[in-house]
Amino acid sequence: MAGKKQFDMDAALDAAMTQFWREGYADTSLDDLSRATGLNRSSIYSSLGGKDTLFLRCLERYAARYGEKYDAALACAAAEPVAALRAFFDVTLERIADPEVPDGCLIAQSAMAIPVLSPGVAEHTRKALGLQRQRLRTALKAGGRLTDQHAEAFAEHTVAVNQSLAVMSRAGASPAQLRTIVGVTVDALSQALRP
Amino acid sequence: MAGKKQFDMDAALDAAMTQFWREGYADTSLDDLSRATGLNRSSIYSSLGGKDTLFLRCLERYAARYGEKYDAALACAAAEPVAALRAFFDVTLERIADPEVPDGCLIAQSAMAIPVLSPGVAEHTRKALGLQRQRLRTALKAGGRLTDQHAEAFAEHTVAVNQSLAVMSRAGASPAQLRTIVGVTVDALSQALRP
DNA sequence: CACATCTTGAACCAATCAGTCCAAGATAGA
DNA sequence: TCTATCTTGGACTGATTGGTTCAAGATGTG
Repeated sequence: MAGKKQFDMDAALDAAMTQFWREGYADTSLDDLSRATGLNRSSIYSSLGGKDTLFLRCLERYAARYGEKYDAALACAAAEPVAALRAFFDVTLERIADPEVPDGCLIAQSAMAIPVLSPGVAEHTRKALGLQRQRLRTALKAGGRLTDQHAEAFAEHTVAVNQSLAVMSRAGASPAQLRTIVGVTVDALSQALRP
Repeated sequence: MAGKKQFDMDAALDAAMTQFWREGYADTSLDDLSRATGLNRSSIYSSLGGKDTLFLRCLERYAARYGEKYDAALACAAAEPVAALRAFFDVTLERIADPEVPDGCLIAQSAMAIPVLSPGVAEHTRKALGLQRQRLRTALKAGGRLTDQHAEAFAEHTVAVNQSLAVMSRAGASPAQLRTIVGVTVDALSQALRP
């Protein structure tokens, strides 16, 4: 089984990403990755890089895939800020509800592990959260119906609440409980937009 | 150096708790614990139990220590619900600001690791979050100024936001940013209490 | 058919993991 | 002072960690 590319790189990266996502960096061994991707240890090393490099790639993959969805959800923010915020949270809630994919969140998992992660991975994690904040900031300012200060505050708060869903889902919170959590934030924005 | 108790058990437990808190279960080795507590491996095993048992003890210690503070903060909830909620968050914010102690939160760290934790530890983590929820639920219902439904929702939301502070502090959020996050929640409660 | 190219599985490495054991030595009571 | 008791530190185990190397073999091209 050789001569040319033997495996589906995308599928392998997805499998590795899912493994890291479910068990975190520290609890994922090269054997786990080998089992998950179906690739040999040496194949992982030669075509995906070491554990650290592979993790970084998975982080990028994760941020790109869901970042796109978050952007799409916020597209209508200028016209319908409350609906946009709801859609934003729905991206996360649907991901958590998806049985094909672990609950929690790869970014949140990485953030919690920052003190023991390599500087490069730590920096990348911080940057991903910063991007999320920026996304929300520009979206909430777009309509011009919130003061800059309010928009900033809601952006900061929303990033945090979004991360909290990862923690709570890991602890077994039901979809209804998660919806309650974001509901308070959505209602608060709704209130803030009243004349 | 033997014959009777040779070391300060409380100090050792504190040191172990701090180590788990900073680096998590997976990234903490017995050598780390030995170094942190100043105790030998065999002493840890014989007087603190194995790694799993010790972690459980640290979890209980953590929950007890800060649970007390959360209770105290919520004591005035019936009379001053908004002040109580602010005080509740202040417990967490002060803990994070305390340089003597790691940022993040041992419960949040454990929750994120639930899929790879022993069933006993996982259950204990879930129970700790449930207790926190119960604390907030009864406190918010105490004044009778919120509907039961509102109180439940705010309790759920507050537990989550409180956990989010652990994630965000790990990612390098400033005290000001953390205060912004909880500010939105406090304001929302304030709004909900208006006639 | 034959060659060059690439992947693969397995073996190997030093380091580290959690856990166990025991002789050495310090203490307390007699 | 003598002895029973208990803690201690170090040595040790077998398993696993991330990382590396390499011969065997499958493939596409000539």
